[in-house]
Amino acid sequence: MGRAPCCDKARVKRGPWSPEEDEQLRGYVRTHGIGGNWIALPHKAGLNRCGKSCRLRWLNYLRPDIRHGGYTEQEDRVICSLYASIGSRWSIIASKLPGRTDNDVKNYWNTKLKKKAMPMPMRGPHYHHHAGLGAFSAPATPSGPARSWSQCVPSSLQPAALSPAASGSSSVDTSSSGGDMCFAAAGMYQPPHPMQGFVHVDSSPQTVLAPMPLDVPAATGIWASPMPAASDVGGVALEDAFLADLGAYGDLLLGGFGGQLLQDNKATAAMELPGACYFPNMAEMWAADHAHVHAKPPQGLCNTFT
DNA sequence: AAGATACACAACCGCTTTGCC
DNA sequence: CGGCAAAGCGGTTGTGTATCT
Repeated sequence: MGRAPCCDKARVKRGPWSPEEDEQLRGYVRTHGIGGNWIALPHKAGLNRCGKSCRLRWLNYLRPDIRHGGYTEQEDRVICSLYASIGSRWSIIASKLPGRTDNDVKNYWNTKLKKKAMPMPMRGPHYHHHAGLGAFSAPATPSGPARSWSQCVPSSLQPAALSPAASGSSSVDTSSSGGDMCFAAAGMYQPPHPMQGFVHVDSSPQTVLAPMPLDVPAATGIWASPMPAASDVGGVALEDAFLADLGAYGDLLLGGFGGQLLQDNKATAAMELPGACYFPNMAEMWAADHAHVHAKPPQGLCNTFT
């Protein structure tokens, strides 16, 4: 069983990159470009490395526009807010932070921000219905003292997003060791599909799903909106409308967290009803859930993210 | 001063998605 | 339309460094 390796591990060098290798890769990409084939690149560049390794090294470290460290408060908020709304979709989160890579953001979250976010108190009326970051809870790793959703949060607050598919082999399994989190609310949960807009009203097997009274799905506008011109805020170019949307949604989720963003950015934007969805194949996911839940999907669902 | 422990980050692994034939 | 290869992605591990005892 198992997947064939992408390269001959016995022949290619592994481990940390030397400055010489970095320069070799950088030089090759500078003169020839990536060429659309990472597998062939190391051979062409004279590198004794796996193509995958070259790609990762370039994307996460050697690219000229990469920034390392020095995260601003605003970037922290963006990460926290997005993590709260979409979970560990690091590539998406990183795409909202110019110069940051998914790996970098992920590491930053796991090593610093997560701890920083944990003690955040719950505040604001929204938390009664949609707890935010303050609802971070103890690790729920399979190896550790596992804490289920129901252990972390009253059943009345548990989102229905944990569909059979999502709670099974899906990568959005909140009990994964990497997640290390107990998402104690709909907004905190990594939503695999638009069902995040619903909350359990009962934990019985015949669970009834009640639409959230607030326009939580409006957060989809964050992603659905065309990318506006970037503004430079605190040295970090972030899109005005994006921040506005994030601010509005972040406020909902984080009890004012996003509001600070708004203050920072002085940007305003009306919350939009979802004209599209965040995630790929959401229509299918919705359809899958629709079999279990007798509720109509939001209008305008698409099945692509961008 | 030395060993143990914690932390940060680079890199790897393997699954999923995408594009091409 | 199915199969395959490559790219993308998120979780996990490995390693170097800092701090503590």
